[in-house]
Amino acid sequence: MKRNKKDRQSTLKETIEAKPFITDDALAKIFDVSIQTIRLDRMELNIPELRERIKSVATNNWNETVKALPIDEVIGEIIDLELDRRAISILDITAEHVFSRNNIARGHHLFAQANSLAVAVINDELALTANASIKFTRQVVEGERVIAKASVAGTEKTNRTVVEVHSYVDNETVFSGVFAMFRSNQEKEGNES
Amino acid sequence: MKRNKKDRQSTLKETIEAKPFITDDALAKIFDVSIQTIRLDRMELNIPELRERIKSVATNNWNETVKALPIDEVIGEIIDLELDRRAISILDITAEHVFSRNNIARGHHLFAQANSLAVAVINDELALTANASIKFTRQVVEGERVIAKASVAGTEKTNRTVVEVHSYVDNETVFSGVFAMFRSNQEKEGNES
DNA sequence: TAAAAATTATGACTAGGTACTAATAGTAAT
DNA sequence: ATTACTATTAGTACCTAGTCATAATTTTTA
Repeated sequence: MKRNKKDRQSTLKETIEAKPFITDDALAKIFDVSIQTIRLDRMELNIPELRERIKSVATNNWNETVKALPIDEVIGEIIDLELDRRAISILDITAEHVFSRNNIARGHHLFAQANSLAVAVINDELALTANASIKFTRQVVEGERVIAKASVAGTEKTNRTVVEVHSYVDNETVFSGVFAMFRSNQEKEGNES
Repeated sequence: MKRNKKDRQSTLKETIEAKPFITDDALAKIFDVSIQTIRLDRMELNIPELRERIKSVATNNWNETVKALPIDEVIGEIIDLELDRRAISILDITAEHVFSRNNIARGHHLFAQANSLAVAVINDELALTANASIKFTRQVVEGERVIAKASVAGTEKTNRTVVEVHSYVDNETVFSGVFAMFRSNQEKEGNES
């Protein structure tokens, strides 16, 4: 089944991620295109050749000793902040954020970035996430820079503030979430210690 | 370091076992013999060529992780796991997990525990979170032990598996979430023409 | 319809081999 | 000394799964 380029490329990516031991030739047959098209696709998607993929699978598990990866302060860097209105942060995805097997960023890092941004945008000493509805729209891989933009959508009846966060890589949405934040004081009055 | 054949071959075997990513060329230089000698040696010792060695390292580890994620990629400690059915993990909240101001655990740690448990319970080589709906029902403070219980709720139309996770402190619910997990290994064939 | 994008084709080259043949060097036995 | 044998080295053709560059063709879009 011939599909368009974008469609094919995203499926291709998934196919290779799911089955990294497949050759270009086999892929060409699956997608019913020439082997050159597959290679162009790989080039555009920055997917290395078969042998490199095999090698990376092998080496990743080879250094199994160096894997602990704690999640201390994986919040990203806040580069813009207007309290109770909006905030922006950047998180560069590095090796410590991804699954060793496929280089895809683990969901909780994207969540952590968004969630901590939602906390930061609240002009209050005590802001906690009450609940959230989130969506991972596209996988993020090592080397990509995730830009999270939070905007305060409004306040619910109870002392909850709703914050919408959208995260992008190259203007493409990778994550979005709506966070209902619990806050102790309303608005900007509370500044006791 | 020229030695006799037997000596060289046993050392060769050890060398390759210790460092399977070495080429015949490099081995020839190490043992100060020709590349053909190395190849004869490999043949006699039934040692496959470099690429096959790499591949076998890769597939070995791949198979290890087919059934479940490596435990150290899970946030919290998994104490019970029945693939595609349920899983339980424990996370002790320490100083590194809390806001310094109020000792309340940061949301993303609870999320990370639940999310990685949802990934681990999936009986697939590649499981990713597609979206999630989560709720923080009670604050967790330093010193408390969070027990997360995941149960596979079922599979949606597309290759998504729904996992419900409830986290408790002393039988009190502190977090709950429904995770829609994307899984790769559904063998979607039939892409003809 | 012309321009742009996507695809396919082609050739030259590479790494890291296999498989095979042949030549050479050293040693041991007769 | 000749023969037999082992170990080593050399060289060729071929293989897979690619890269890189260029060009031609097809398809899509403005």
